[in-house]
Amino acid sequence: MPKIVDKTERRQQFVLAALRVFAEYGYHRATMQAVADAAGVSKGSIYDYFDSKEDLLLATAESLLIVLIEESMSVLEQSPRPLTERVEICVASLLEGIEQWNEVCLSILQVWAELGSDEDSDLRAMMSEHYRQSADRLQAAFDVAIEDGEVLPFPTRAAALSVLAALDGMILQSIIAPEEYKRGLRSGLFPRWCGSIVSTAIGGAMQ
Amino acid sequence: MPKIVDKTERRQQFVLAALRVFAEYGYHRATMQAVADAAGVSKGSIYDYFDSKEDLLLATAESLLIVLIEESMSVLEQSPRPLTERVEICVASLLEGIEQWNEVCLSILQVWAELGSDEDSDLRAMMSEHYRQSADRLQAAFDVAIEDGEVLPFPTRAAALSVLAALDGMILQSIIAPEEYKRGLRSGLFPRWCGSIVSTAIGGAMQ
Amino acid sequence: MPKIVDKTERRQQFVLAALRVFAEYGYHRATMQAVADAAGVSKGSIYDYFDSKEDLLLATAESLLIVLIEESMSVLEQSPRPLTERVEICVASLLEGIEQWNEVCLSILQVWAELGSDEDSDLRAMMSEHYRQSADRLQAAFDVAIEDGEVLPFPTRAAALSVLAALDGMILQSIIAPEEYKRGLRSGLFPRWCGSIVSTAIGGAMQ
Amino acid sequence: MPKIVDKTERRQQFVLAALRVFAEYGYHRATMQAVADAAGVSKGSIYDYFDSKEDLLLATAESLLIVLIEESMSVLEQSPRPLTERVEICVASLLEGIEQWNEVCLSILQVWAELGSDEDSDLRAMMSEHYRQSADRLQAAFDVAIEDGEVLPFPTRAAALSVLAALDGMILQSIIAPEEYKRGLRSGLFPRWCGSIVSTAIGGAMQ
DNA sequence: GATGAATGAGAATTCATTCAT
DNA sequence: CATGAATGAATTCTCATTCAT
Repeated sequence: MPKIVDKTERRQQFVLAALRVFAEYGYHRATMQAVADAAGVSKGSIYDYFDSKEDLLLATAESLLIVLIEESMSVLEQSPRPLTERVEICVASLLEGIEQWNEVCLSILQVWAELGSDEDSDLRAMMSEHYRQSADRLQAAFDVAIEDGEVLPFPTRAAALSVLAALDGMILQSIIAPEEYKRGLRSGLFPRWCGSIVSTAIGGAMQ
Repeated sequence: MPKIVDKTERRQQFVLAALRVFAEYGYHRATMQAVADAAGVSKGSIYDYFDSKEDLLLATAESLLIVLIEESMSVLEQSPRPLTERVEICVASLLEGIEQWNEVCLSILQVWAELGSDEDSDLRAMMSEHYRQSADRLQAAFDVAIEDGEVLPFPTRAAALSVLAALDGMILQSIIAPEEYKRGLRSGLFPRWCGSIVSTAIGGAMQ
Repeated sequence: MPKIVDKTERRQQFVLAALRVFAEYGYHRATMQAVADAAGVSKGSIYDYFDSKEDLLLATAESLLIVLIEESMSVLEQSPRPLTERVEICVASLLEGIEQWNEVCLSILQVWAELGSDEDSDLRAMMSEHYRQSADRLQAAFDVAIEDGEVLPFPTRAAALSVLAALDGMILQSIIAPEEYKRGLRSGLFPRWCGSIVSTAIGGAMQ
Repeated sequence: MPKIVDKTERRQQFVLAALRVFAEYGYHRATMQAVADAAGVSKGSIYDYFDSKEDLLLATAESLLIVLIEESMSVLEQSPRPLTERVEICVASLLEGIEQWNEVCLSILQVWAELGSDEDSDLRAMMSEHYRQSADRLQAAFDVAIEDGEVLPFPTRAAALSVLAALDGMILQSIIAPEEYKRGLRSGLFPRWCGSIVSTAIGGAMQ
């Protein structure tokens, strides 16, 4: 009997390798050989676990999102603080993630770029689903706070999407202008501003 | 007298073609042939005006930034309204630009993706310079308002970078989640929130 | 006592599987995996019984010829009818075989194609030997009839080879133009014509 | 302006090269590189004239059939001799073609092999059409002779298909058993036998 | 200046074969 | 004995770039 291999675990190994390689070279310049080298196996083996380079990107992208989003979102949902503070902490947590997972950010940019020129793909479907989920979770946190009477009503979806856009914008800035990004980071303004979305949105809703 | 062709004008033709093609297929999948077709000339001719595909991307990227940023920034600088309002108008102007120049947004994403995996290139230098300039102009508007006594002092660079990040985030959202983007857009929350950066930053600065 | 497996029998299982797979996909497009699947075993096991894919083809080819030729030839040799009639019956028997063993015909075509581009191989040796034997047996039937005074002398080798060619031609036609093949089949002309080789050959010999 | 190239002529050059290479190595073992080498150009150039390896095979196959069949058929149609003799001459002409165009025969076998495992392809459509045409022309020669009162009526389609099968069988024999083939050839029996299809078929029709 | 035929360096992918378990 | 994970050579096809006309 041959070596028993946990297919899922093995896939994860490749995803990790792909993450590094896609981050370093970009998706298109990255070769399957480079991924194989990074994973310490031969080219052919990748195809035992993924149908194609694109499939590998898909799997990688999914991992990426989880790494990057899960932590921040669970902070938002589980913290006992007031809403605004929780948003601030959530954002701060993502900023930490950016610091820590630079490769993930680089890779996620590659995935975004793929989405731009690909109308109907598994990749787009998956990314859309994740985007929707993130928006849902953020919105849910807002909705709950409203229901609990913690804050006045406001357009929660729009607020969620605004924050999401700003967060992705920070990921982007960390890549395309890392020096500026770090400068801005130190001021601590960004999380506070994200927290302020609540009062801004309420203010608008009351007019 | 030979046909006088304005080199610069001719380049612009190619840049326009490249813009469309890069937006449709993505930079890497776009072929020089496709760009030539879109420009209505032969492949070889492109090389009379650009050194390489990358050089074409560089030129395209530069055009992109100008189209997308110039309008909004000049609105910010030239409007006689109060600062917060001007920021709102500026942001609103960019959102209109996103609507109008979808191809530009798609192409700019391709440029961003290239930056991710390219440490030292002309592209990066150019993009950095433009990013810095945009931040400078935004910051200058803030600084002037402070100097004029219109608003209390606040960390203007950080504020500028926050808004810039949020703006790029919106460009991104318009591509990776266009449906959600449109939903959020209608609420009008986003420009207002961007305007609120001023008071948020001031609030933080006074503590 | 370990499980006793008849190596020969086991080989035959693989040959049967290979027959089906080669017929469906063609020799080159057929993968060892597909053969293994068809045989209900693992890829590796095939190599316990065959040295290589080519070796498997060799074994398959040999089986093929036996299936297809043996029946017809023994009809020719064992029937008590007059020579011409026996040839007709022999041919008719092969036509039935074609009907029945479509996969065999498809596979044999694959073997023929291999022979075309392979000067010195076991495959060619084996096929030559079988071709020679078939010609020998057909010729022997003719020679015996001449010796017995049943028919006048004629060039028996040439006659045998003509009939053999025509038979292979029918196998071919059944594959490359199955509709036409069936049309021609119904007329019953073909076996009769093959039978007529005897009188044609005698007629030529008497001039 | 670049070199003006006659696309059709250039294609023919590649077809000729492919013919040689397919004949020598077999379709599947032949590499595009080898074809390019044989044509004295680079790999990439082939793709300026053919979509794929399969497309090249298609073009090659079509050329093949024309070379091999056209001559024999026009002999059949244009000779002023009696029908049986004309059939004999036609067959003899093809046998000469086999001698002369050995590479064509080898390649045609490769095409036949492809047909075996490919239900619906351009290749099959093209081959079917050619097969039908050949049968039509042979049959037409028979029909005309009947109409002219030269011979009594007989099932002309079946006769045409029988002869066609036998001819292809000879092509096959020339490849898979070349020594035997040459032996049989010398006797001159084969063309005569093919000519005898007419009387055999008439004999059957009168019963 | 413009053209597009030709080039050839790659890259993704496949699959026969091996061999550790 | 059987298995199937791993290998890596081989192959098709692409496309940026060049250059003769």
